Amino acid sequence: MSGQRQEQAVRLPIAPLHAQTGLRAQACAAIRDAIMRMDIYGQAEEIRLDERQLSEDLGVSRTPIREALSVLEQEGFVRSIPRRGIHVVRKSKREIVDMITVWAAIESMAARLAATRASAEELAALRASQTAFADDPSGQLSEYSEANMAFHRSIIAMGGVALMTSITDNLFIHMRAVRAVTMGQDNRARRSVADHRDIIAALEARDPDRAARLVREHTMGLAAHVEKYGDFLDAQGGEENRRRFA
Amino acid sequence: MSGQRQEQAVRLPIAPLHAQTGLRAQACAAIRDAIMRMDIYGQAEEIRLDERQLSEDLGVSRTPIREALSVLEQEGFVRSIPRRGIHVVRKSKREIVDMITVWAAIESMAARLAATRASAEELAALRASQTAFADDPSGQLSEYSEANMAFHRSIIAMGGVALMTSITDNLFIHMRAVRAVTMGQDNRARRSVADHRDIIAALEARDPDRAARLVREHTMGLAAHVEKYGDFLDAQGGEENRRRFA
DNA sequence: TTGACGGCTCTGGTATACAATATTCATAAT
DNA sequence: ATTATGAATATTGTATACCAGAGCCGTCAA
Repeated sequence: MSGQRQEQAVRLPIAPLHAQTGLRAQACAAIRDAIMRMDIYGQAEEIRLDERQLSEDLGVSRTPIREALSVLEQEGFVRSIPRRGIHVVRKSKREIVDMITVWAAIESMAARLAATRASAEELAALRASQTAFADDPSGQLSEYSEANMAFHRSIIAMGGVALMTSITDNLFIHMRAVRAVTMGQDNRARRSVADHRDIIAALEARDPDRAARLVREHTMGLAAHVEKYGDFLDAQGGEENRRRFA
Repeated sequence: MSGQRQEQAVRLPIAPLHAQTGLRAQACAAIRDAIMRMDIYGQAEEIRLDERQLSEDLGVSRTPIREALSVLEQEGFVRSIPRRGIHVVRKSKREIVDMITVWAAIESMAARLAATRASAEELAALRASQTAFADDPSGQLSEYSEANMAFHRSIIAMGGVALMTSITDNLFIHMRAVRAVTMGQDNRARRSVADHRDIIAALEARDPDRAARLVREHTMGLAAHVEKYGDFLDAQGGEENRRRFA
C-alpha cells in the first residue's frame, strides 16, 4: 500500500468525484442524452453526427468520442457507415413494434415472477403510485406518461431479474419519442388506467397466469396501436433514406 | 518481463488478420471468438487481456483493439476496470439463470406469434430437423446440442421479430459454456426431445397459448436445473474476485 | 527484523498525426 | 447544354506518442 498513516481517519464527506469514470463513459452519456433530447422524428432528413464537431463541443479528443460512438452504435442509437458518416438512427414502425413486442414478452414474464416473488410492501407501493390518477387522466397526460413508465418499470423490477431491467431500460429510451404521441390517441391513457388496475389486482391475488396475460395483452395492445397509427414513423425522410442508401 | 503480476496476461491463440472490412469489426469478432473458445470456467483465476499483447498478436494498433473491446464490454464479454486491466467476465450462476429467464420470456412470446404466423413449410422443416434424433440422444450429445440450439433459434426466428433473434443470439453465446455441461445431466437431453415434440405439436395445432406455455416451461426447466446444479459457476475463482474487487 | 516510504515500471487513457476513401465541385469535351 | 472526369476536400480509419494512475519492490529507519 502507499504511504497512508493508520491514525489518519478523516474522510472527506464527498469522495466519489466523477473523475474515476473515464471520458468514454461521460462522452457516451452526453451523446446519448443529446440524441434523446432531439426530436428525431420531427426532422425531415437524416441527422448526421460529426466526430470532430463532437470532440470540439465536448472538449475532448476524437478517441473517446469514437469509443463512445462504438457503444452507442451497439446500443442501436447511431449507425456508422464506413467513410459515409455516423447517423442517428430513425426507428421504423416495424422496429418500434418489434421493440414493444420484446418489451411485452419480458414484462409479461416479469409479472409472472412478481406474482409470487413480490412482497406485500412492493405491491402496496405499486398500487399507491397509480391511485393518484383519476379514471381519466387526459388532463394530465404528461404526468401520467411518466407514471405509466414508472408502473411498467416497477413491475419489471419486481420480477427480480436484473437483466430484464437493463434490456427494457434500453428499449424504453428508444420509445421515448413514440410514447408522448400514442398516449393522447384513442383514449389510450384512460384504458391504460383500467388495465393497470387489473394488473395490480392480479398481482395482489398472486395469480401468475392472469398477471402475465394481462400485462401481455396490455402491452401488445400498444403494439397493435402503433401498427395501426404509427405510419408517421416511416413517413418522414423516407425518400432521402432510400436515395442515400439504396 | 521483470514486473510479474499474479495473473499472467494470456496469449490468445489467434492468427493475425488481414484488413478488408474494417479492422474494428474484425478485431471484435476475433477477440469474441477467442473468448468463446477458451474455457472460462475451467480456469481457476481471472483471465486478463492486455491491449498491447492483443494488438501485437493481431497485427494492428491499439486503437481498433480498444474500440473492439468497448463493444465487447458493452456486450458483456469483458469488463474494463480503469488502470486495473481488462478481464474476461465470468458469469455468475444468478446471471446465467437470469439470462435463461429472459430467453424463456422471449422465446415463449416468439412461439406464441409463430403459432399463428409460421408457414406450414417452416413447421415442416422444424419437425424434420428434430426427427433425426431418437428418443434418447445420449449417444450423440454434441450433435444434439447443436440441433437443440438450432431448434430454439428456429422458433424465435419464426416469431418474425428480428429483435428477438439478435437479443437471444447474444444470450446464447454467453451460455455456450453452460450448455455442454447441463445437457449431459439429469437426462436433460432425453426430456428435451420429448418437450420439443410437444412444442412442435402445439405449433402445428396453431395453439398460441399452449405453444407459449410449453416453451416457457421447457426453458424455465433449464433455469431451475442451473439454479440447482449450477454452483460450479460461482465456485472457481470466487475468492480472487471477492478479494480483488471488494 | 519489520514496516513504511519512495521510486520504478507496467497498464490503460488520451491526444495528435497520418493514411485512405468517398463526395463534390469545377472544368472540359462531346 | 449536358455529362464525364479529375482534383480538391472532407471525413473516417489507423497508428503512434505521451500522460497519469496504480501496484511492486528495494531500501532505510525504528
